[in-house]
Amino acid sequence: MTQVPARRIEPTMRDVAALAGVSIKTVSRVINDQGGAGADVVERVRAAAQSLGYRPNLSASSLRRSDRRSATLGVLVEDLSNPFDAALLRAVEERARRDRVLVLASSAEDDIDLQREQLESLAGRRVDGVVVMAASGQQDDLQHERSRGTPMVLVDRPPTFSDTDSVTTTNRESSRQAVLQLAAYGHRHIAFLGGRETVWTSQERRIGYLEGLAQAGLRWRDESVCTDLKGVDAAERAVAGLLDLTSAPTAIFTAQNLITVGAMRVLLARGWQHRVALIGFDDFPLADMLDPAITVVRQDVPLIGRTAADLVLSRIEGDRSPAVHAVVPAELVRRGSGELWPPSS
Amino acid sequence: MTQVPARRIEPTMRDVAALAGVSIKTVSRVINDQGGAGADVVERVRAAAQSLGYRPNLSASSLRRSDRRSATLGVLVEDLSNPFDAALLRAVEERARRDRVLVLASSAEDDIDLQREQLESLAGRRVDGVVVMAASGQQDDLQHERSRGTPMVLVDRPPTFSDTDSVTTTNRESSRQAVLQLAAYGHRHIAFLGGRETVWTSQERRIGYLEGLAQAGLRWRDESVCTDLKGVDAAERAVAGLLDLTSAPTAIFTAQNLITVGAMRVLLARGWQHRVALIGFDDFPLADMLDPAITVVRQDVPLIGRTAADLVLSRIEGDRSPAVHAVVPAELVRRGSGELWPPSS
DNA sequence: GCCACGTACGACAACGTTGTCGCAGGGGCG
DNA sequence: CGCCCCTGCGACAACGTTGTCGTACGTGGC
Repeated sequence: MTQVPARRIEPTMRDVAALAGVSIKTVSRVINDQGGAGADVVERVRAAAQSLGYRPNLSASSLRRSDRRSATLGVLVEDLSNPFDAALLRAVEERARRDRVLVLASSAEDDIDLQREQLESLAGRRVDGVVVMAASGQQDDLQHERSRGTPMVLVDRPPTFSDTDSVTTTNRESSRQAVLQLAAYGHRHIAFLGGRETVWTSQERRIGYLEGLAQAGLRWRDESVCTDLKGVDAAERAVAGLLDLTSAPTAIFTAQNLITVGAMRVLLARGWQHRVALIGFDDFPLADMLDPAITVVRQDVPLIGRTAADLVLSRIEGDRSPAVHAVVPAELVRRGSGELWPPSS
Repeated sequence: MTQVPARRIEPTMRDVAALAGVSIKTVSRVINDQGGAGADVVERVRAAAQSLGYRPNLSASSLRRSDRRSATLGVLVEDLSNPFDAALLRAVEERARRDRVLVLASSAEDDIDLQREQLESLAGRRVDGVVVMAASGQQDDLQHERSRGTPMVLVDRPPTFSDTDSVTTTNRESSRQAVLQLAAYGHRHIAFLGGRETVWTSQERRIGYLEGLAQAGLRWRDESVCTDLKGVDAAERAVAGLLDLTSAPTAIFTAQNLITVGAMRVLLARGWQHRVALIGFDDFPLADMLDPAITVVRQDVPLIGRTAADLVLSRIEGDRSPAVHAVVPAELVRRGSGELWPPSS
């Protein structure tokens, strides 16, 4: 039977000091390994702390300390249950742990009001810095927080204001590369399906697509570019519409993983999965187990997270060098669906 | 150009008080909406706080406050990038937000030493409570923390000590149900593939499998029960071994999603995916897009998370009623792979 | 006109910790 | 033997906030 006390009572330095027969300050010195205490005293204090189960109160410590560190980082993403966001959080956490820093995680659901609220919450807890996946729309709140001196790194989407670090991936270049590969396989009619246009990455990937078309000398067809798709359903409808065209595309580039899934679903339903080539931006679990396995542009999420954490932690350490805009290369993972030739006509 | 100050300087109540020409205590009253301040004074203080960009310091507040709340919850899972863990975190966060509570997230990697360390870190920040997915092995550290009065809820795996809430799913019952369904489809040789036996859920699901066999009047075959599989590779080898048996099983029950994936991979490689029935425990993304779509036992992760958060938050509010062991029902999602008949012999 | 009472505020201490300073004692050096 | 410095420790204040209590003042009843 676990004996659970009615109220949680944490021993303080005062208690440890009393038991060890020394002053509070001496306890502080021992706990923080500051030296200036005799070996016997250190021993006594350690024993007293141990026997009382003393644990330093980090809130009080950070309040009094001159550097004001809370050893806590805020991570503000769109949706913690999204695999990308989760992997990012994990990578930040792992890097932060090295510095004994913990992570306050929250979802802003791509809503700037909620984002502001969460940002306030984090600031109220005096986090040492924040890693933010900016919600689409005005970044005034982020800029405001930043202008107060809060170390901040934007991930996935860059800041629209200056003096702030960011970590993004090669959205445009990799999209172009995907399109060029489709063109190299002989496709002359390549469709584009993109997500919400308010999101920076959607725009970048669309531009990359257009650049790829241009570079391959292919003409741009209005009816083959579907933007601002929200959710799997919209993607499915769009793909169905494309395939029903009298001159249907022979290849599809999807700019987001949910859209890729929607496209694949429609192709499977029609039995055209080996007839229409498909490359998607962003990897997803089991993409390699479908038939055909899906060729994707894969972001290096762990590296993105680690880089972001590195940046914010070094800013916290006082690094005042100019803002860094790190770009982590994405990789084209060829699995089959992007290596289909167009039907011989 | 964003003007970023060299050092972060947050205004305090003292500053607000000076600007508004009132005492610090009055500022405190206004900020906390405690009343006892004249309308004009409230107005002046609000204006002063606004113009200075004042934000209350929650650390200082929680230090001084009588209830000692930090409005922060710890969530300690195995791996934040695992979809199950991420969904759980998300659900807890969403529920916590209602109470203006933030979530400190950390991964213990199923390592009790790391778990202890993270638990210490959380305790040092004086979180109001913790939601823990217990690492396998001795739960001494958890029990110790619990015995100090920290509100705690275990998720996914129950406590081995008393007086502590938990939220789990119907591991045994749902496993049995899966096996019974396979039997109902005429399968008389059903194999089992399970994960690490140190993990409670693995054991429960194995027991459920055995119960199902017994209930269906099927005999247990030693060579068809593979336990303690670590990772996808091990699962693949085990499945390959099973299928090579002279009397190979006609149906497989996999007790964990990675194992399900491994099994499916082998079946696909051999082209037997329509010949051997498969039911997996735990849903995974795209399970419905494979051919055949995978029948799974799906846990209601959001509900598990919400329930856990509800419990820990009510304990924090002072609920001292006996420990609750909530069991959230899992659901058999029939998609095809579990509804295959054995080859007519 | 007196007292009782309620309201609006401020002074002060305290939460648990750390930075500053000061003091006692010992040892080295001239 | 006197001086200084170094080491080991403690007293005290302060971080930003809130709980307690006191005080001034206005209001109402007799």
